[in-house]
This record gives sequence, structure tokens and C-alpha cells, in this order.
Amino acid sequence: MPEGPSIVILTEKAAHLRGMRITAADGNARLDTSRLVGQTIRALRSWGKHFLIEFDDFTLRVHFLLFGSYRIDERRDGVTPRLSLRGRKGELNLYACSLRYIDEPLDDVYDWSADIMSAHWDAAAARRKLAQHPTMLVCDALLDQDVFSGVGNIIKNEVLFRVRVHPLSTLGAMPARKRADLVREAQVYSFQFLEWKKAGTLKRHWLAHTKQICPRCGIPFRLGKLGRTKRRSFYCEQCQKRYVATKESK
DNA sequence: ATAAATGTTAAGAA
DNA sequence: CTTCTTAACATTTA
Repeated sequence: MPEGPSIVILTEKAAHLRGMRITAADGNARLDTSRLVGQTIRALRSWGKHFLIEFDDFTLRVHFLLFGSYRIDERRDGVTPRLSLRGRKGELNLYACSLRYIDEPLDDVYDWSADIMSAHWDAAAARRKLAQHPTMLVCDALLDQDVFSGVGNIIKNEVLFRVRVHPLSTLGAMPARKRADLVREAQVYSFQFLEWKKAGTLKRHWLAHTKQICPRCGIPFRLGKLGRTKRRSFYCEQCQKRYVATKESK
């Protein structure tokens, strides 16, 4: 459930809860849930993979990590919610997620221009950030939430395949044009992900993620646990060019 | 049925 | 002081 587009879907589905005064808040969260009772939901927003429930003086930050899930106006049976928020307009049940209060204004905490799904997404700023990290691997760069907030492992694999860049390329070795392609495609694919996810057809559109054979040239994909966080990379040695720093360019 | 996975954080080691 | 490694979290799917 975790990549940025999925959080956008949640934000849209929960929109009717805006303006609701919370009459009951409970669950197995290690968090002072009593603070929520009596609060009115002022806004529901997202920043990348963060789902944000804004109240007058603070915000509840929800992160679903790998296994989180939710139900709106219904409950999962046999599972205790991490947090259940209820009121006159309906209820929001959150499971297996990480919760945190944010007491600062959100604009002080979040760089909205880094959110791949945001109207404030700033491609030029992303390109600048990439240029600042010449030795960084491109597979790590796509997962860097300060650059591509909302991009996860699926989007990473699909974007690298589409722009034909090998995951072990370094940013500094890639031509600026290619880095620009990467930034553009990250946003384009994320919105395609959103539409396919809504239509329930996401998996059938995967070209690389979890695939065994390259759909472009037909040779077997490589599967490696690559990068700083050793995440699965599905890639084609033939179709995806590996940009490596030469001695001169360092 | 065992393992691995759409992810992050914190603690400890080097 | 960084930077790297590992574990923890907790659920679904292959």
C-alpha cells in the first residue's frame, strides 16, 4: 500500500471526513489517543508516503511502512486497528502503521516541491538535487525521499526500465539530459501508477518489476539487491545503459 | 509453510 | 563524527 500514489487515493477516499469532530479515538497505538477526541479534522493531505490528518493546533502523521492498511467507514474483522477515529460523518481505521504527532506548522516540516504527486512538484529543483550528488547511485537517488518523495521500489524499477538506465549508474556519470529524463519519467509514471491503481490494473502494466524476461529484447532480467538499502532491482543488462564515472571525470 | 516484500527508524558497530 | 549494518516492526502473498 505504501507508494505515493496509493496515499493520494487514500486522501481522496477519506475526503468526506474533513470537518468531522472526532468523538472516539482508540486502538493499540503507543500514542496519546485522548488528544484526538474533540478535535476537528481540518484537512487531509499527503506528502509522498506520509498521510497527514490536520487539526487546529497539530497534525497526525501516518506512515504505512511495508504492511500498513486502512478501512474507511468499515472495519477489518479480527484485526485490532492501530488507531480508529470515529465521528458523525464516518470512521477511519488504520492498521499496522507508524503514527506520530507533528506540532510544528506543516510548511516548516515539509518541502512540498519534493512530493512527486504534488501540484507543487518542482522538476528543476529535483534536477538540481541530483546534480549535487555525483557519486550517488541512481537506484538510491530514486528512493531518496528528499528528492523524490513518494517514489518507492516499484516506481524505481519501472522508471529505470523506461528511461533505459542501469540501476548501478552514478548520477555524475549520467548526461544532464538523461537525469532530466529520469526526473520527468518519475512523475509521469507515478501518475500512471495512480490511474492503474485506481482501475485495479497496476500489476498487469508492470514492465520490469517482478518480471523475469525483458519485454524489449527478450533476454532474462537480472535481479539484484542493489544500493544503500539493498532493495530488489529488476533490470536488463542489454537495454539499460550503465553510466559509470571515468577516471578523468572522477 | 516458509520466505520475502510497495519501508523506515533506531541502535550498535566499524 | 560519520557511515554502515542489523534488527525491529507486523501482514500478505507466492
